[in-house]
Amino acid sequence: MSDELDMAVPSDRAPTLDDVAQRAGVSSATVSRFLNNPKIVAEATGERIREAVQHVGYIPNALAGGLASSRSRMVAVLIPHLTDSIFNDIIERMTEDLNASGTNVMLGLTGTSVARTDELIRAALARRVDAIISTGPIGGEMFEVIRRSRTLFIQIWELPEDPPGMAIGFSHRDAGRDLARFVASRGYRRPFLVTADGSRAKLRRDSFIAEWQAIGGGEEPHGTLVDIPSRYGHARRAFAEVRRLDPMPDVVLCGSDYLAQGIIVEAEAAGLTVPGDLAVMGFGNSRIAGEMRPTITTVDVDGSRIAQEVMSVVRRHGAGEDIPHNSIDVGYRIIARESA
Amino acid sequence: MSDELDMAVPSDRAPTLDDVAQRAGVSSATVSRFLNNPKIVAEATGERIREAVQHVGYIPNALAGGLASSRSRMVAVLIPHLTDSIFNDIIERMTEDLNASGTNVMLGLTGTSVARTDELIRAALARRVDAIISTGPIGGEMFEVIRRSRTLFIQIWELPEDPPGMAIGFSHRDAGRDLARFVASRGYRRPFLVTADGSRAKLRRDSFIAEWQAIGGGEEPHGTLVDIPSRYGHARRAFAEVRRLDPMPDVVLCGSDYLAQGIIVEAEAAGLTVPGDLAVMGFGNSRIAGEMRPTITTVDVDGSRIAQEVMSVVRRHGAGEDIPHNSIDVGYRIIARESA
DNA sequence: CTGAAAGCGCTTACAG
DNA sequence: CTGAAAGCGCTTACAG
Repeated sequence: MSDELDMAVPSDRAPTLDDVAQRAGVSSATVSRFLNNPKIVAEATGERIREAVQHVGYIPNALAGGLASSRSRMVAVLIPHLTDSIFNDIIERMTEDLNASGTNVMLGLTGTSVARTDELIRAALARRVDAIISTGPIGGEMFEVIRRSRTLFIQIWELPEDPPGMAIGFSHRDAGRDLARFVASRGYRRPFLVTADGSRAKLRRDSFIAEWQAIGGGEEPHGTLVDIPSRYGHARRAFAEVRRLDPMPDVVLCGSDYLAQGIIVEAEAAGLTVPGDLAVMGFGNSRIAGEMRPTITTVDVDGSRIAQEVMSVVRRHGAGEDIPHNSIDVGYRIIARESA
Repeated sequence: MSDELDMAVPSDRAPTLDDVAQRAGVSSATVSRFLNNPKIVAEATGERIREAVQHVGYIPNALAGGLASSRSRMVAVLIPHLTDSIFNDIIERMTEDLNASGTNVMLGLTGTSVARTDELIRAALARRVDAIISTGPIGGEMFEVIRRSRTLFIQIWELPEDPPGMAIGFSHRDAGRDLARFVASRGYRRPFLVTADGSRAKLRRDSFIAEWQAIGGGEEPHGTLVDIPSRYGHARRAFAEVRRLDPMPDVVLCGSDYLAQGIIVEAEAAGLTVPGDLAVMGFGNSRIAGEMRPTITTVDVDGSRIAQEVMSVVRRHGAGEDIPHNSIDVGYRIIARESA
């Protein structure tokens, strides 16, 4: 008899819920219920199902499950790059959280291209993800697309004027302004800005310059633009520009701690001391900022707070709660360390 | 009339293929064909469909599509960590390639846990991914699970004895051996090994030690174990151990270039010169290895070759080709730079 | 080149 | 606590 049941599961196709049900002697509906919520099934029945799952080597088809339930248990995460990314800590935290609760992550690499970002958003929507977590600017026509899909859309790291969904981040305009004040208060007179390519970094730069001039910092600061991902290759070029200036800048403000690290290494290799001959500031308070020698003066953004708020919103949305389209300002603070 | 058609698309649910078909005046089968392969549909028909898609704001349901076609157009990528990962370049390359060909990436973070890896593999199989690209060891019972699923399974970065699928990597045993020979040939006598937690790194370490003793390098090398992700925090502790030894080691071999970078920064902060007072070697030839000051002597592994081979296998498998369960050895080579 | 229809493998009211 | 059945939104032989 048991042998006959075995024969009911041909080996040339993946076992289905029905195969499990047949072996367990219940309906596929009951198996489905047990798999999704064991408590609502009688204990003895559950035991038989468990055995059957094991026996036939059942692996649920999440495509079918998602289609039927219209919950994909998948969240899209869109970031520019993987290497030396200021977002790695946040993404890592969220991914682990998500995985722990049975949700998988679709990773999208946008670069700095709005077109690629839009394409990835469309791909995510096609997969009917439960949420999209995005770090970059999106095309104007996407606002309507996102809105109509009713998909939870969360922008992190910045606070756009009129976001199509949630935004969890901080004001880059304010950060640029405060950076200018900080630099001035430390007595530096000739700042040099190494700005990573990207709308936010440029926002900070412009705001820095405006404030610098407003508080009488003097002439317009020098600066340069570098691609992301950002490290030594760019740092070397940027440092060369710094050196070429006469008088040389006395402080370099970088778009990321990785860039700052690169500038420090370059400066020291050139025989300069940091911050004695040249001060350097980072951005983001990545793990390395506190561990480099010298430790890096930077702007701390509470990544774990962002990750936590994102997860909270995703969870509440998953529980059916209506998420208002508001913003959460997690702020930032300048951390003075050795490098500036 | 046209208004009547508009009414056929209620705004309280996402538009389906049928909505598009209705507006275009064709069957949903034709719309499906057009979307998946425009050439097989008459041009005029295609034009009408294009307009209809636009008009109703259609976004295909990839869950339904995947279920019907049993091709999810999704590939799972499993790595230990995101931060300072030796795999970032490879993953970034593959992700961009995949995205360009309409395939999305499911990202899984395994840490060094086999249990988490196995769980992520099951999740990937549940999503009926077209392939799983994995970087770590897997549980023994997974071999059968993977085999029975007939899913393309590709292990990268190493060459296991009896892989459950494809393997594209190199021999860590050989690398450890060659490292020992290299270090000896450079005249170093007191190596110190900073081994990242993980089976491969340990394989290299053991092989290094065996060879070191075989060629009469002398006593057993000192060493320490660090967690991944690996940088300054660990480097600091490791460097402290190095300093404490008397006589002090003359070369430190690190499990990654990031670790090597950390050791170099620590050593220089302590007033030592690299490689004069202490030589340092990395592993992996990450971008930073050639850009640090001093540049880092390391073991180059051709990541773009690995990415390329993976993509080739994935594509061929997607085209219906039968992939043999063999291995591709991409080799490695030691690159002598300034740090050792 | 196109349509009618079966089928992919689940979930979930509905009923008991 | 459990089952029968409809339905999720596509794809794809089959037929014309």
